[in-house]
Amino acid sequence: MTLPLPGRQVRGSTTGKPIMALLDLLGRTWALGIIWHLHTGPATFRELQQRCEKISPTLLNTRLKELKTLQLIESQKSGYQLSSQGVDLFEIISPLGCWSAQWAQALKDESKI
Amino acid sequence: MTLPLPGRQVRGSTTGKPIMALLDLLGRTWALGIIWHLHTGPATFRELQQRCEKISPTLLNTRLKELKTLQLIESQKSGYQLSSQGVDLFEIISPLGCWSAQWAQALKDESKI
DNA sequence: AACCATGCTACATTATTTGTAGCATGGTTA
DNA sequence: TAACCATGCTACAAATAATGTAGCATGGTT
Repeated sequence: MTLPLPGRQVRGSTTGKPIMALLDLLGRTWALGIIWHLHTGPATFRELQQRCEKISPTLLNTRLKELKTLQLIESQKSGYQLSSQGVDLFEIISPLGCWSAQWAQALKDESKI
Repeated sequence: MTLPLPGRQVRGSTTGKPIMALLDLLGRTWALGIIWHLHTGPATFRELQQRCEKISPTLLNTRLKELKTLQLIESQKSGYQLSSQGVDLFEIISPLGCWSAQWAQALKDESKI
C-alpha cells in the first residue's frame, strides 16, 4: 500500500485533504492499535509485538515504517515511542477508551431486552 | 471477518476489552471514512458511495451492516445516518479534522528543510 | 567461542478489498 | 399499462493486504 501522504491522492479520496490521508492511515490494520499501545511508554520491537498480542512481525515493521515516515512515532535507543505529534494524536483519541466501555455496556443492555 | 464485539476475542486482542473491539472495528477499511462522511447528514446508499468517492458497493454494504449491528449507524427512510452513539463517537474524533491540517503542514515544512 | 536476545526479512498461505456487471424492487412518465 | 428510471444491493473473479512461521544478521554476555 502506498503511504497516505496529505496532499496526495489516497485510498478513498482523490482530493488530497489531510483528513482523508489520516483516515486512510488510521484505517489500516493495526495502526490505531500500535498508537494505542505505545502511549503507555516506549517499547522495543519485541515488546511492542507482545503488547499487540497477535501482530505479525512483517506487518508490525510495515506499520512502524509508515508511522515513522509520517512522524507519528520515532525510534530511540529505548525503542519506539510516540513523537510529539503522535502524543497530540493520542490525546485526541484517548477518550475512546472510556467511550468504548459505555458503548460495550449499551450493546450488552440492548441484547438483554 | 467476524464482527468485533466487545467482550469477545477480536483481531489483535484476546482480552475482550471494549477498546480493542473498537480499534478493530475502526481499523477496518472505510469504517472511519463512512462515519466521517455521515456526520454531514443522512445519506442514501448511493449518495454515501459518492461521498466516499471510491468505495465498492460490496464493501460499503459490509461495513454498513457491521456499523449498524454495533449501533453506530441506523437506517431510516432518509437513508443511513449516525445513531446517537455514532454521533458521540464522531464528536470524539472530530478534532482530527483540524489536527490533520496542522499535521499536513508540519510534514510539508519538514520536507523543505 | 558458544550462547542469547533483538530487530527484522522471506515467503507461502489465507483473508480482505476492489471493480464491474447486473438483478430486483418501487416509483414515474408516456 | 408498459417502457423507463433510480435505488439498494448481490455475485464473483481479480488484485491486494495480512498472517504465520522460519530464520538470518548483529551485538552483547558468559
